[in-house]
Amino acid sequence: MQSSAMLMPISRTHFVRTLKIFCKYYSSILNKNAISTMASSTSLSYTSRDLDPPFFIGETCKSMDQLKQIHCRTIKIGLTKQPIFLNKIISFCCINESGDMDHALKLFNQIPEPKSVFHWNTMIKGYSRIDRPKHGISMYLDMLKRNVKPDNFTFPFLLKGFNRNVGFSCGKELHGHVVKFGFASNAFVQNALIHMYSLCGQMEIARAVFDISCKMDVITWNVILTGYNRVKQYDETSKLFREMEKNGLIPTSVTLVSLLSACSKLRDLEIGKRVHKHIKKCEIEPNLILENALMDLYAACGEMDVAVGIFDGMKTRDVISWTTIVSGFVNKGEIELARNYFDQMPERDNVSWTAMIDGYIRVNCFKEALVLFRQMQASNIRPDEFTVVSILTACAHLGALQIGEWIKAYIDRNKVKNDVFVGNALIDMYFKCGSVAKAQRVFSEMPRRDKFTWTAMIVGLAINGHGEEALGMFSEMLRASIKPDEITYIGVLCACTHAGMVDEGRKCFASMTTEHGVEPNVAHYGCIVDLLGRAGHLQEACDVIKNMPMKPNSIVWGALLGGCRVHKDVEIAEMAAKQILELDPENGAVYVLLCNIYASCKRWDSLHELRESMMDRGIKKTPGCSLIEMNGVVHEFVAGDRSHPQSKEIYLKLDNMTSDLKLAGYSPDTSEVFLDIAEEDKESTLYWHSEKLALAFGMISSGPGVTIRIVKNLRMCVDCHRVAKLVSTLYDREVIVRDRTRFHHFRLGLCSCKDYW
DNA sequence: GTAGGGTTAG
Repeated sequence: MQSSAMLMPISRTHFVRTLKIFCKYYSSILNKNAISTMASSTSLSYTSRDLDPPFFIGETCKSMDQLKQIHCRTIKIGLTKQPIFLNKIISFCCINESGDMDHALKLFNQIPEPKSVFHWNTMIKGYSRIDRPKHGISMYLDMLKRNVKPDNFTFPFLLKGFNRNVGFSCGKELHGHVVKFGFASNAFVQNALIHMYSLCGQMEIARAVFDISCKMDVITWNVILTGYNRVKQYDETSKLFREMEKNGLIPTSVTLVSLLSACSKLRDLEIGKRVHKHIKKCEIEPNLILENALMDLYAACGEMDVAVGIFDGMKTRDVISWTTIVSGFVNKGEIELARNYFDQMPERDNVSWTAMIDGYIRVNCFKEALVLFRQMQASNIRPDEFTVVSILTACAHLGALQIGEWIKAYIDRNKVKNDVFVGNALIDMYFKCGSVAKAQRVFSEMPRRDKFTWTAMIVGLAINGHGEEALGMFSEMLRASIKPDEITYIGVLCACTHAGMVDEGRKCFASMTTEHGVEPNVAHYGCIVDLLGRAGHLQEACDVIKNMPMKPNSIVWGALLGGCRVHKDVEIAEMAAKQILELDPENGAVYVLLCNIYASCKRWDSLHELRESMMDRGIKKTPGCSLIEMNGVVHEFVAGDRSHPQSKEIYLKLDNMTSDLKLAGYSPDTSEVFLDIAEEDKESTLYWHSEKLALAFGMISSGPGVTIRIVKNLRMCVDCHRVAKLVSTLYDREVIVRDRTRFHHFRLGLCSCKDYW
């Protein structure tokens, strides 16, 4: 035991009162002299503050330090010989929040055999408290070995510490012991069993235990309701609640919280409002958790006025109350209001930070999301699996591979729960940063895969130019008995499109209904029109549109227009553009595409007319914009941009590069420039394209041989594509450009898209 | 002498 001088002081009153309690209960074993000796022999410093009326060590002691001081004194006067005193100390170590289980075990081992089941139970409870279920189990086995029989307390203590890792097999075996020792009809034990099974995700077995229980206990119902909430079967929660009412049980506030939580997830405002009325009518004391749950219901259903009303009326608020309001506004896309509340929060935890980061992602403000993430780290709040999924999503959109890699390392280093969501987000991030091999590696290491995992692989491989492998993945997915859904088929059709596999695409489109019962929706028709159009089967694409069972939307017509651009078909293009503008008159991209087509077909009159009508209507081209990440910072360029601090060097580099390329035989491709200007000016327009600026910046900011990765918001133009190919061979640099629809991996003068995009 | 089961936010 440490010397008392090293320990935190306890008050004299505190110490004496603790001893007096013992005196009161065990006066026969203590003499008054011993007490006064103990009291006066203490050399500790005292404080004069009042303490709560103490009853036992467990309630008077505030910490292990205080406990050790008392223990130290009692050793001096020989009190520890009394088993009752030892029990108290062990109980404290096991039950108290600051209790020390190593210390408890040392004292436990000092108790002479045979130890009572009470002692064993206390130790088991302690191990559950500190989340060491395995220690609890070995305690229990040890107890059986010494022929001590468990009682009705043993199993609830033991089971409480169980989690998914200790597993379901162990829980099932223990269930056998429960039956064998005759506690199967004990309500406490039943509740603990239901809880354990639902923690392991075994709701069917949990339900079986529930069904044979006497169902007289509200808590049994509460356990099963939370179980269904945990596995996200919210409709079952709602159903069981109605059954509970039928059985005449009075819900507690815990029941109502569970029900409200389910209503919130189901967006069931009607039942939710009934609960709210019930709370008011029955004058149920609105505790903090219940108010938070009510607020969440209204926030989830978009009724922010009501949610804020509850928030304003709350006597006390915790971090959850604030976060609920923040995420309520996030859900409505009201990012500024969300941020306003976020900034006012008295404290923020990882959930609040993640909610706000997620808010920026939902409104496509990915850079803002990363900025907030840096602030979160600066505040020493640890990211968890939700946070990393959000940040990886932002990285995927921005093509920020370095930050993404950093997150991957963080996950491995800090043992962030690497669940299927995290795996899927990593796969998506790697693919959208053009890192095919790394995405495949994450996939191969995933212990569990869901249909999102497979879909991410199919789409990822497809956009990176590995169409055949993408279809291979699809077959593998079917072999693994994962049922494809409509999203999977979008991926499959997209794979066929990028690889130009027209026959495969037609077959897949036909088999989705016949073999997997997935009815094609308008998006699938968009894919098949894209597939046919790009491959030059424009008439067939038109026929598909004519015969589709629903009204084609602007995306379907847009796909046809895209095909017309590749194959320079002015007639069909004009028809498609007309259809789009009827559906979506403000669609600037359509004008631009049609301009491109007129320019490349040299239809100058039509081009001129279209340009005029664009100006009249005030329609502007979406400015091209390229992102490049350098040392964890994302740089953004728009065409003709001179705002970058290294702008001078960038343009100088671009000059040099262009000279080099011209020597190597490059001539600018101005065919798609539709501005009514002189030929030299067309060249300089091309020359300012944002991806060229980003490319030049990449060249001057990274060492030789380093891969340059660029993300572009629009489709790459023919000229930039040509330049990137030449750069990749002339300077021996791999260049990866992600455009609006796919990747271009430039290596040794060739592109992975095989010039098909 | 003594210890047991349930709840909210991303």
